[in-house]
Amino acid sequence: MATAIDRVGRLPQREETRRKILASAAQVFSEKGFYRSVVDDIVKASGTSKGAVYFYFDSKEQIFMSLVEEYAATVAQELQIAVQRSRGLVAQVEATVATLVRNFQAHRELAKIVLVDWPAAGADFQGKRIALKAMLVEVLRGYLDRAVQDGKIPAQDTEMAAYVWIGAVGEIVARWLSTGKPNPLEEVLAPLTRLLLSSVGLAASPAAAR
Amino acid sequence: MATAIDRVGRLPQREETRRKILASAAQVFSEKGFYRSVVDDIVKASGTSKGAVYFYFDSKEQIFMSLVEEYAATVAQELQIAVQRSRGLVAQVEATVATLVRNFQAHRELAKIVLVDWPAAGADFQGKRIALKAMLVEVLRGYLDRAVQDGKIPAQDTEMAAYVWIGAVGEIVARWLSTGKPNPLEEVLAPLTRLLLSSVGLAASPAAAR
DNA sequence: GGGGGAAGACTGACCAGTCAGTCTCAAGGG
DNA sequence: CCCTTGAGACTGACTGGTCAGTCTTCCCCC
Repeated sequence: MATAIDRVGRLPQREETRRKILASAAQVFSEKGFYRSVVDDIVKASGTSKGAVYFYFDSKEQIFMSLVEEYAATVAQELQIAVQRSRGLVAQVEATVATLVRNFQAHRELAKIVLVDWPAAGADFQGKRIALKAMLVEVLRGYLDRAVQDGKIPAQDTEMAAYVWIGAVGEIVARWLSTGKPNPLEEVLAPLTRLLLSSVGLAASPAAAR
Repeated sequence: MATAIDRVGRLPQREETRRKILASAAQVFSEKGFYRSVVDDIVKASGTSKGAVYFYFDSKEQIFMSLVEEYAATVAQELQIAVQRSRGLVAQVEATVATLVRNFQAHRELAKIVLVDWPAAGADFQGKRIALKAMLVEVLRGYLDRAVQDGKIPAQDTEMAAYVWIGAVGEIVARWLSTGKPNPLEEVLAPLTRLLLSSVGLAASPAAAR
C-alpha cells in the first residue's frame, strides 16, 4: 500500500518503529516469559511509548502472536528450501536438523519463546502452537513416507515418528537454552542426525551421506 | 510426621482439607495454566476458603510447586521400581515407556501441568524443572551406559540419547493431551518403544523381549 | 473458655489498555 | 515564499479492573 510516498516519507518510519517494538518484545518475553513481562518493559526497552505500542498492536497477546508468526514463517520457508534442495532421506534429515539447530542458535531469544516460554493457556496460544507443530510434522512425514515407499526404511507409523523427532530436537535445543550445554550447540548435529535416522530403521553406514 | 494424633483427631481433618485444595488446584491449573488461574478458582473448586488455602500454603506459587513435587516423587518412585525389576535394555525401556505413558494417562491433569503448562519464566519454576528432568535423564542414562558396557549397543552419547527419549515421550504425550490422539494413548507403547530402542542401535528382533 | 482451623470481606499493588493532546510534515492557498 | 490546515505518528498520565495475600471474626472440639 502507498509505496509512492516512500522517498523520505512515512512508511520507512512506520516500519522502523514497529520493528523496534517487536525486537524489544522478543528480548523481554524471552527473558521473563509472557505473563511476567509487562507492556511497559517493552515500551522502555524499545525506547518508544505505550501509545506507539498500542498504535501498532491491539494487545500484548497480539504482539506475542506476531512475533511467533513472523518467526515461524521464516523458519518454515528455510526448512522447505533446505529439504527441497536435498535428495534422499539421509540428506533431508541432515538438512532439517541442521536448519532447525542453526536457526535456533542464531535466534536464541525467539527459540526460547517458541520452545520454552510459550504460554500454555488460552485457546489462541494453544491453537497456534498445535498448528505450527502440525506444519512441521507434515514436512517430516512427507519425506518419511517417501522413504517408506522407496523401500529405504520399513513401513511404520510415520506421523508418530515425526512427532518423536520434533520432540527430540526440541528437547535438545531446550536443554541448550536453559543449561548452555553443549557448547556450541552444533556439536549435536552429527549424533542427533544419526540417532533420528537409526530410529526409523536406517542403519548409519559411515559414508552414507551426500 | 506426628502420626501420634491420628486416631480420630486433627491430622485426618487437616490432611483432608489440604488434599482437597491440591486436587482442585491440579484441576484448575491444568485447565487454565498457572497465570490465568486465580486463587479464588481453587477456593471455589475445593469448597474451602481463602483462609484455608493460605493456612496450608504460603503462596499460589507454592501450591503449584507442591503439586509438581509430590507428583514427580511418585512418578520417580514408580519408575525406579519398574526399571529395577527389569533385566536387560529391552525390558527396561519397555518398563520405562509403559510406566510413564500409563502414569500420564492416569493423571491427565498433572501430566498437562508438567508437560504443557509448566510456566517457563521465573527462576524457581525453571530450576525445579531442570532438576526433575535431570533426575529422569540419570535413570535412562544409567541403563543405556550399562547396555553400552555390555556391548548390547554401540558406544555413543548416552546423555544426549536420554534427552532425546524424554523429548520424544513428552511430545507424544503432549500431542495426546492437546489433540486426543491416539486414543487410547497406549497404542503408542509398542511402536514408541521400538523407535526408541532402534534409535540407540538395537535392531528390533521380533521376539527379543522377556 | 481456649485454641486450632476455617470463613470471606477487604486492601493495596499492579498493569493492560485508553485518551486527550503534541509534534512533524506535506499540501494547498494566498 | 510563508502561513494555515489537517492527517498521521507518537506521547505519557490516567483509569478501572483484577487478584494475591491479609485480617478480623466465627465456629467447633476439647
